[in-house]
Amino acid sequence: MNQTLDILKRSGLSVTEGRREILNLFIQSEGALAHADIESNTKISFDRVTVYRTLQTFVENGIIHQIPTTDNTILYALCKDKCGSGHHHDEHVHFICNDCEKTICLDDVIVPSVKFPEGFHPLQSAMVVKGICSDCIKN
Amino acid sequence: MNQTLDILKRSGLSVTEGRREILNLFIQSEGALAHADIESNTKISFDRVTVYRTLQTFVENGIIHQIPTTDNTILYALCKDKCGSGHHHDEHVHFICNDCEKTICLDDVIVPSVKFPEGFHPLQSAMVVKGICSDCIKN
DNA sequence: AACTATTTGCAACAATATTGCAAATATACT
DNA sequence: AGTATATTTGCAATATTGTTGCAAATAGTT
Ligand SMILES: [Mn+2]
Ligand SMILES: [Mn+2]
Ligand SMILES: [Zn+2]
Ligand SMILES: [Zn+2]
Repeated sequence: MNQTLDILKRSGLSVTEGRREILNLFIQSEGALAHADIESNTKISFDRVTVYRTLQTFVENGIIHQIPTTDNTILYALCKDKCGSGHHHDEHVHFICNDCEKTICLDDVIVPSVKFPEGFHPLQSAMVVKGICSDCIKN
Repeated sequence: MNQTLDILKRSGLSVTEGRREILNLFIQSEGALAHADIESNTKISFDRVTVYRTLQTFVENGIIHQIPTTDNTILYALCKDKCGSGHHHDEHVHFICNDCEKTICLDDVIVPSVKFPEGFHPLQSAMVVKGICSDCIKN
């Protein structure tokens, strides 16, 4: 049984063409994807609404996670850890390359914990770093 | 000379009613502001377009900085350090309260540096933490 | 194969963002 | 203070992005 099917079944989601293709896109893709990337990169064209709903479903089921940006988009990337419904625990650093514009999950770079002032109770942390990625530094 | 005027002049920006009022809003406001907050909280109502352009100008001149989010909004907050044109250096942690929904600049909590894999050259880091803020923890 | 629960596409709508251009305003200069 | 010049603003038109209800289509179940 292939990976795509595997992931969908494990989450108890019914297997549809849209979910299969979108999930595949994430599996094959190196970097994170925005809604717009998905719309333009799927062979079969799905309705925009389906893409929105599929992404939402995947996030809710711990299949993909969101990456915050400062440009009115949300990026999504495959969860590699064993995230479940509502339980995301991929607190890794995300790297945005200024050159190739790719956003990469640095799965092995854990977001460090910091000391907060009295009274602040942190629950989830996100860290996004901009710079030059390892591919682009060569050129 | 008041603070608002001071900031605008120091950046070499011409002083207009829109810029004065929007900058004032930032100075008075506790937390970060989204575009929508600005539209609804300014007494005199400016065109949406003016708000967009004003925010952009302020960011470019190091008057305000952006805070990434995962909900298709960009938050903006006053720069407290001496940022200039294109040179932002407010690498502090941002705290989003799940309760009161405010986003607070923790100016004294510096984003820690992390060790990146070979070839990755970080330039700017952002860290956003969700949780319960010091005001809300009391209730 | 038939039944049921879920998902999809469509349509309509709402919200958000971008651009060109002429009118209004701010600053610089005399 | 008055005029010239540079900058900013509002408007209109357009584009992009996101949401909702509902009927048709499809997937899982028996
Ligand atoms: Mn990631
Ligand atoms: Mn800040
Ligand atoms: Zn790169
Ligand atoms: Zn709070």
